[in-house]
Amino acid sequence: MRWSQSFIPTMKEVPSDAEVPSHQLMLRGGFIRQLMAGAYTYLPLGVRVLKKAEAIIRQEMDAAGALEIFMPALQPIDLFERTGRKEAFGNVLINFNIRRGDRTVHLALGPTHEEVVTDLMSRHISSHRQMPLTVYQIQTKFRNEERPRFGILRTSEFLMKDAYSFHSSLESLNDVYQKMYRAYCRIFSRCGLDYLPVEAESGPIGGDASHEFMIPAANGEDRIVFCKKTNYAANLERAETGRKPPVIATSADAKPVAKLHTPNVGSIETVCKLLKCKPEKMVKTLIFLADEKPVAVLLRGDHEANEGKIRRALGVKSLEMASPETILAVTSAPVGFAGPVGIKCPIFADHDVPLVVNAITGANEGDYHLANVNVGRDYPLETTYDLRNAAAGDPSPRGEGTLELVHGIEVGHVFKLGTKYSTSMEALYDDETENRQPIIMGCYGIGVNRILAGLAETKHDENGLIWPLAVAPYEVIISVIGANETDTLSAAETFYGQLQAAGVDVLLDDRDLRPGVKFKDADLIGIPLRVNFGGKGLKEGVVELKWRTSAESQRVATADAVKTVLEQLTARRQADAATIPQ
RNA sequence: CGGGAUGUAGCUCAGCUUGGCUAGAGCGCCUGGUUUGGGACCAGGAAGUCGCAGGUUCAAAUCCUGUCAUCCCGACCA
Repeated sequence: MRWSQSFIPTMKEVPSDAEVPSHQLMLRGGFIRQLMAGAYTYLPLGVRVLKKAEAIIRQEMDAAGALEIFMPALQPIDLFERTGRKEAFGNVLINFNIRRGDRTVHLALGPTHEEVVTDLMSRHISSHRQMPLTVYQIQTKFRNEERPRFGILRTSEFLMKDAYSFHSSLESLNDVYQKMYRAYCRIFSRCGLDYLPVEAESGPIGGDASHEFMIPAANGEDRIVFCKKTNYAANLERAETGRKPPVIATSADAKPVAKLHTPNVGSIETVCKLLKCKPEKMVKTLIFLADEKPVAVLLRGDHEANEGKIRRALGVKSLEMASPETILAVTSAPVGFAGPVGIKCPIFADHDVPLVVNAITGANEGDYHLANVNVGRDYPLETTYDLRNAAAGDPSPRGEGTLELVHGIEVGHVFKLGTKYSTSMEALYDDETENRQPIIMGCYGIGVNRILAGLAETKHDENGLIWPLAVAPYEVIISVIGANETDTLSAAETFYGQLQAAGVDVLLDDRDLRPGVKFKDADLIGIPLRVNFGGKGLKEGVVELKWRTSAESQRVATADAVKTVLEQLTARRQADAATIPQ
């Protein structure tokens, strides 16, 4: 492609609406343009990267035995009513009525395709002999995001590769799950992403039934913990800690309890400000309704409650924050002044709570807090639990090492669904004993746009984007210096034609601009290998090769240029391939 | 949905507090010339219903009310 014939609108200045690097650089490099909040047009460069990522996904999915299909984005609403997900999705599900003759048809735009694919397979599969079967598609999904964010990262309309597998046994599901997991590792690795598979909330099946593939990035929306030493990695909701219940005893340093007047000061933050203390000196008391009964959950002031852990620790089905009325009944105080001392409900404390000596807590009385509260003396406690989100510095659950906390971009998710959809949609098969059984399912998603966002977010420098060779919009850019000289330009065109003939994705910057502008643009759009063609080099019979990732350029005799470029591209591809897991 | 910010030329922004000539600058764009190895220079030019609607006023980009849009923080996110 010749730059002069293409549509690559680069920008020198940073658009004011873009905050995060990936958004700024993709805008500045002419990869995307915004239509409205959460909807972007992909310009030629953006489309090329998307297509390359898609091609990698297709290759790996095909190799893993999945079959490509293509399902409608338009779906009848009753499918979602049957699985209860119309309710579950709520406002996120884009749905509307249309007129068809004298009828009204209620449609949804697919936020995902479990219902459609289960419906499809329920009609097709009748015997265990027809399984396992895995299908996938790459298709646009629609979700009415309450808050689209960070450019391309969180949009209302996005490209997703979604795969679904169908099984007559858990062993078969586990087998395909492993194949998909491996395919995902290969896909993200081939795309040049530094990814981290993390344990995620596993839903109905439990165990290791769900993994998310995360790109550690400062602007990621998810939080993940990992341990370098033991390779433990999990998302924050799921992450265990290696903490143990401490010895519960009143400290020898316990001071007498003091009652402090804290008018209208009910949050940890404001109490700390008023009393000039740190949140870790406080114990916060959260009142929940666990299976309809009020309980108090104690956490150190700077920690975050984890409702999943609390639910499991208490062995209850439902858990919700208590209403102000319940809090008043249990604590005799309005919201913000709850404490363990004298509270009228069972207490469950996190492991770190008994370790806070002379803690500050609510006084169970409006506008008052207590100082120097100590376990044993002031409130009873038999044991402690892991009730909070993991934090940086916690011990790894695998016995050694400590956890680190980083932000991440979720680019993929593999999930053992079980029979959730097959049961509600009556997708049944006959097993070996002629009994009807619900089909066991797995689902596996990849956010294709997020591969671009993740790369742009993590692979750039002050000059612009740095695409890995495998997904770069073009592998090579020829920056013609002195493109207004006919001889130079025609020599460059010959070189360009030779690279094209050799199967290289090459962009010819034939614009009649000053060299500086062209170099800046080439760096901005992040083409891996640049060839400076013309100028002083050409007079001496050489061209310059410069990799985007290296500071120096190499001078190569013009006659050897094609051969050298091909050799270096091959070498780079091989080096990249060496890092891909089997 | 709660909190905060912004809307003036394709892009970045000034002007608004204290209303008053024909609404400005830089970049980009067009014409001509000089330049040509990391976002050149000179001269000339085109380009804006000041987000939209209503109000106050002799007079509104500027003040008031409403509304829409975008961004950020939070809540939400199979």
